[in-house]
Amino acid sequence: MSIKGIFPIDKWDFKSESVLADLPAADLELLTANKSEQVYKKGEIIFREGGYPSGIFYIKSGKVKKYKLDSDAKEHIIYVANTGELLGYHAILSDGRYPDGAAALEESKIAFIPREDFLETLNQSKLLSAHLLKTLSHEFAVLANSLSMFAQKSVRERLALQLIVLREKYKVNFHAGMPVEINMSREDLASLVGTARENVIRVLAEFKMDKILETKGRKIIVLDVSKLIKIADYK
Amino acid sequence: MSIKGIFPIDKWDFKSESVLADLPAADLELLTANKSEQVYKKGEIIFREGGYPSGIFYIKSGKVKKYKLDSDAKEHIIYVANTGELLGYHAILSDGRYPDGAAALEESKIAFIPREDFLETLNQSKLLSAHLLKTLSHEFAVLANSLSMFAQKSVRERLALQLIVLREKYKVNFHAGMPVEINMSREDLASLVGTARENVIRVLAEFKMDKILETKGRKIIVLDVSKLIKIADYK
DNA sequence: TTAAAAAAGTGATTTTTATCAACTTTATTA
DNA sequence: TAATAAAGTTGATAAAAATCACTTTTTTAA
Repeated sequence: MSIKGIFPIDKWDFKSESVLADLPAADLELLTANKSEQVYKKGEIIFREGGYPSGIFYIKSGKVKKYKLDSDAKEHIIYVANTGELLGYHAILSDGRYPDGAAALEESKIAFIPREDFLETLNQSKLLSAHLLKTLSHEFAVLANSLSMFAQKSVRERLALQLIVLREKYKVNFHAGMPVEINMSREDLASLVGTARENVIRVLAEFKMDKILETKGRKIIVLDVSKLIKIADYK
Repeated sequence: MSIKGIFPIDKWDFKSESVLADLPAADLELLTANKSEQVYKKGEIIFREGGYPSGIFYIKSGKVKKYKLDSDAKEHIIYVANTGELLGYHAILSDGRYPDGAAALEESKIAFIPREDFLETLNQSKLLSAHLLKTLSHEFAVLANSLSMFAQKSVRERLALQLIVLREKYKVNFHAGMPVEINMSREDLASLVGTARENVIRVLAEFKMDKILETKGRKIIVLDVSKLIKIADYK
């Protein structure tokens, strides 16, 4: 049984992959005419919050964290983008600066598409425009969910929820019953959950006691998603 | 001096007014061909989270809270929409259900535009589509800011911030130095700040002591925005 | 391979926030 | 306008989360 039957994963995932999916060949050619490709090492910054956007990015492989820094330079991760997702289009569409920064969570291959090509294709292609409207509206729903989660759920519940979502993102060649290894530092996990590193570690220890997961070095192996779903949904 | 010089109010405001602004007369006619108008009393529900959207709404006058309910039916207000703003387009654009509910915060006159007219106009008008893309991207930035605020700021800081934002929304015939009356129940304020009613009341009492504001019954009169800005921005 | 550095983990303590149980003031309406 | 209801307020207490100081383990790279 897929997780979709027991957990609304769509509510927590941007689905920006669908922006370029089934775009006509002509549109795709126009869009990618001047694309370039680059490999970002773990931790490398792709763009910074507040910077002026020179184009959009497509994750060919790897994972990227989107984050904001507070006045003390403390990081808050607002989203983990996976292979196939698009980055950096908000700033161009709103004609402003990047609302958040992006950095590679692991070695990632990322294509860059210049601003002009993106805007030109958008101008030509009704479908691209429609896809973006759909994706952006869905993103609204995801962020609204995240917002309520922060306003109303405890650290324990938020961690459980993020582990469910991360487990989906860290699946590779998955088939039912297979364990999934989440490879993320406690620091990053804390900044995704919105708490201190120590609290994440303590709740993870609880989850270990309850046989919900185990750890191998930094890696977190989720053994029982259904328990996480119970914790995330109910008090 | 306007608040814009000392506080980035744009970061906290959706600006959906601009969606219909400077739309050609022809587009506007097509859009509003079958519009209807209704007055909602204070507290009346305009649409419910999870419902299927039958159209979009335009606030001709009044204020509307957009909110989500948790599993205990506790409300979390994610945004306060003001006169001139548009409601309910996310659900139609994403081809899904309403991601949040909407209810009148005060008596409000609201126009309804059927789904088909909205989609038809969107299909005809590149400008409408561009405006929506711009507004939705900006909304992303606003929600990302709200998210970080919840993740990183204390109740005191969050309340200060919301009071600054609400003060802008409750301005009527404003000119410099004039006091602004925020007319919102402590319950709603608490659900906007993401805390318990009692905590809001206690922090408001502190702010009163510091001559930052005064209260007249339920009304909150902000006397010193600059102090609120200091509290919201710094630790 | 092994130091050094970085990250993970633990325990004690403080601070913040939530909850509970009153009581008071303000608004509503019979 | 009086009574009733609803909303606001206060204080005490409990619970959750943050912070600090430190040890242990893991990772990195010389």
